[in-house]
Amino acid sequence: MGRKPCCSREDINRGAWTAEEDRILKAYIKNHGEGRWRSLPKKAGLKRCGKSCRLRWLNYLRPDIKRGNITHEEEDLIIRLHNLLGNKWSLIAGRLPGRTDNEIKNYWNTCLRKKVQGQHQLKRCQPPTNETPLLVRTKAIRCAKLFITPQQHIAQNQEGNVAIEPAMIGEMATSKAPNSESGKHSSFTPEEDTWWDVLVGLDKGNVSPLEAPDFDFMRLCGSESPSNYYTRREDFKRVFEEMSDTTLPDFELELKSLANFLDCEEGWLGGDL
DNA sequence: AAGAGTAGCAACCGCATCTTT
DNA sequence: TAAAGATGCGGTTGCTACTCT
Repeated sequence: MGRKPCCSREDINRGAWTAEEDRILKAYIKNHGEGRWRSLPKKAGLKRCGKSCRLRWLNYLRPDIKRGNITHEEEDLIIRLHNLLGNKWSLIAGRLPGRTDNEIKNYWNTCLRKKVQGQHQLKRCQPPTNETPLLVRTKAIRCAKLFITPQQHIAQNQEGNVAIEPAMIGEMATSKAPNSESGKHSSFTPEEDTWWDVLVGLDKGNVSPLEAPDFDFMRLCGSESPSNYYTRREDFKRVFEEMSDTTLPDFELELKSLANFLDCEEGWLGGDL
């Protein structure tokens, strides 16, 4: 549905922000918090549109913005995450604390794209045959955990059922719109399985949460159906249960885990970037 | 010294999605 | 349930500083 652009007024400032405008915006947000961007400029006394204020805050004024050059480790991670996620700058930025999606997008467009161009595309291939199912699943768990922030982690209710948000496993849940009766796939068939159905099943508590991380791994491998990888669930459950005994690792550690994980997977998840 | 070309980055814009009424 | 409003995202633009000739 269409709507008028929010910045159509003639009497608003455009272009670079002045130090005074920054000061006013920072002071207002400090007192009133983020949000309500559309009404913020008027209340704060700024001749800017709400979108401009939001962008300025998120990309520049936020106190947790990390200044300085992108480190080699960050660059490496950006490349790998971009290979996994594509131009999902906000998702990539979410894995780089203190960095904004705009900054990463700019960095990619100016520096990294050329670097990566001409090199091999991400290979979507099967795990090597010398991998035991147990090892494959252990890696899958590590990978899936990375995409589940501590805040999003599985929350169990009193009955032991699991509430799971689609965002918990990246964006894979949105790869297919919900168009089926929820929870009908407590067992999977190659013809019927979809990521959405699987997640709906999880949401309804019809599928064990222990299975969830496996699905992200399967997505990364380009699998059309979870069933193809779903033959050794007992092994997988056991490994996941063991790992679940420990608390979620530090966020930075998770990032390094992904990097190490992908480093180990030369030729599998597209290690030759 | 000056003009052209280029790189880097902040900011804008349009659209999609989510939320509210 | 539909419409309107609010927010978020990704592509693009345009300004500035720097380098080259």
